[in-house]
Amino acid sequence: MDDSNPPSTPPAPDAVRTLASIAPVARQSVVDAVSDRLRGEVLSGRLRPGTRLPSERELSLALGVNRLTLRASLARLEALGLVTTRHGAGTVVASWRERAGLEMLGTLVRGLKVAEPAWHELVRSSLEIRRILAAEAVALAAERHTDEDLLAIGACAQVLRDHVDDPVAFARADLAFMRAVCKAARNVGLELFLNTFARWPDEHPQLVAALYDDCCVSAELYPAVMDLIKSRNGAAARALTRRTLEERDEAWSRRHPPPAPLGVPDHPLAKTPKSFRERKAERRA
Amino acid sequence: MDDSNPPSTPPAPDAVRTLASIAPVARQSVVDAVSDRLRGEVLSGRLRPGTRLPSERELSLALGVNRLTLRASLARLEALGLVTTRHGAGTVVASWRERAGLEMLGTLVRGLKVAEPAWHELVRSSLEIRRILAAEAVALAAERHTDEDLLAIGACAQVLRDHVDDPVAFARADLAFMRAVCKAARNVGLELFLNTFARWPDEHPQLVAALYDDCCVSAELYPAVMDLIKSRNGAAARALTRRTLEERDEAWSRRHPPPAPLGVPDHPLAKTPKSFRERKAERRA
DNA sequence: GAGGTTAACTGGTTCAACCACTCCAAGGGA
DNA sequence: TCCCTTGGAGTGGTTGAACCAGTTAACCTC
Repeated sequence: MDDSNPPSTPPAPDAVRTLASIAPVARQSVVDAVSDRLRGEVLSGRLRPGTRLPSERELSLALGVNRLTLRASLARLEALGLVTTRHGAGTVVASWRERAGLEMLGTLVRGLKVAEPAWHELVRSSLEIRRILAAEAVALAAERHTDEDLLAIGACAQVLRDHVDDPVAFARADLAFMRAVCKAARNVGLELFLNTFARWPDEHPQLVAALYDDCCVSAELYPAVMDLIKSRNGAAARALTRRTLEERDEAWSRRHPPPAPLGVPDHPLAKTPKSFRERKAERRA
Repeated sequence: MDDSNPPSTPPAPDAVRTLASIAPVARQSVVDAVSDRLRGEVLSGRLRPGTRLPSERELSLALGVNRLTLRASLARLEALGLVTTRHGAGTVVASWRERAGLEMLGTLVRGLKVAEPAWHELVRSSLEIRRILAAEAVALAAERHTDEDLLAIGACAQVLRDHVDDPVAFARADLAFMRAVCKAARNVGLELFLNTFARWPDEHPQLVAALYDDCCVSAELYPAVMDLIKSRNGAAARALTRRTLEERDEAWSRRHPPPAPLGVPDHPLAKTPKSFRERKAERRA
């Protein structure tokens, strides 16, 4: 997994505004490094579900970090549903397909190389999920929105036009638009559902840039969506939104054609970043 | 928030199978206790978004735990999207509506009292989300399933008939059925989506018992769902599944009528039918 | 062999100390 | 006066060692 980690740090201070697109250097805490490493081992399949990890004392020694630091990493992995820990018994690798949440989808995509077959498979899944969320949110919003909701949605649509040149910025605006729609849908679950994607521009900018590469075209869809909401016809809004987005996603697939279909036995997630503190670990040994 | 925490410990050893529904006593680690406490403060609104928490040193002193223990709790809350921490700057309460994931839905429901207006609101959201997931999974499964998928789905449907007397056990079987459908749908995102609900029987048994109180009736729906999948007509499967589940959920709402809408603070004759396993739930508490 | 005991694991918690980062106000320069 | 540098105080991050608590399995007794 190539972890060219996104900043996730606060925006740059205003002093350096002169240089247009300067980004803060990616810093990674020890806990981040260890949990990224272990996460990669699990998601790549090198650590199979059911495998018992070495004891915390052993593993921390092998990784060259303090046991408490390792514990923090393992706690993070457990929160993601990648391992399960039992007092006195040990830590075992869980089956992420059966335990992890939707937020793992972005992480999975990032772990793959662009244009690999598995990458297309996962991106297709992501597009389908996004489509489902959008269609349902628009349908429920059509049935339940108030005039205030329409104003909020309209304001978000206005912002969208200012970002047709930058896919990541457009993605943020699109997500803000969707948030307004979800609020109009009067369903907390939909908002929480959306939150999973709302983190993507920060955490997976490359993926978002690929997904929103047609922003100048799809920007024209939003007025139509607003009309659907105004119509107060939930079923029609659902059907039309679905069909429109299906067309958009098919166009995306045509722009990003999958590589040679089969033959290559190759399996996902080739490489680990590895070697953060390995020198330190070796020094001890 | 009343945290009558579910066990979440491994299933009871087979030695005690004689006593039918014995459950392991609920044990809670210090980290669990602290994070549950803080989570309640955030979700209840007593700690508002933007509020800066006291420093770790102060807070750990106030709570009577070690700073490292508190740190583990805060890390858990950060993974849930309830707080954000910045090195050197402090920890502030985040807006869970804009940060938390779908897994927070169950926690939110559990934090409310049954039959409260807000409780009905959240359960309605949960039912809608479940409906969306089911309709899409069935539709995609209809388009993409193989013969092996049908066998697996049929096996799960068989198991469902054995649990029409216990809502929680029925819920587990229903989720296993849905997992088989999601696998047939060839969409990893749907599986991850489902995982959010798959944890509910363990983490929120009371909520699950309420949602699946009609299991003996809805058990009859599964053969129809299988026929829809076999039809290989995705659009029709989606529409029919949606309509069927809408009817089921409306029946649920009739069985669990919301309390007096407004004006009347509370009046005695409201009374909900309910009370299946409440004795069991009370015994645990 | 069945049952209970014990010892060697495992993870959970605490302590004290130090490192790294952020913030802001006091100070010095223009 | 204004700007900017520069501390220092306070924040979270990491470490080491020690001990508590739960699990497991080998072992011993009967």
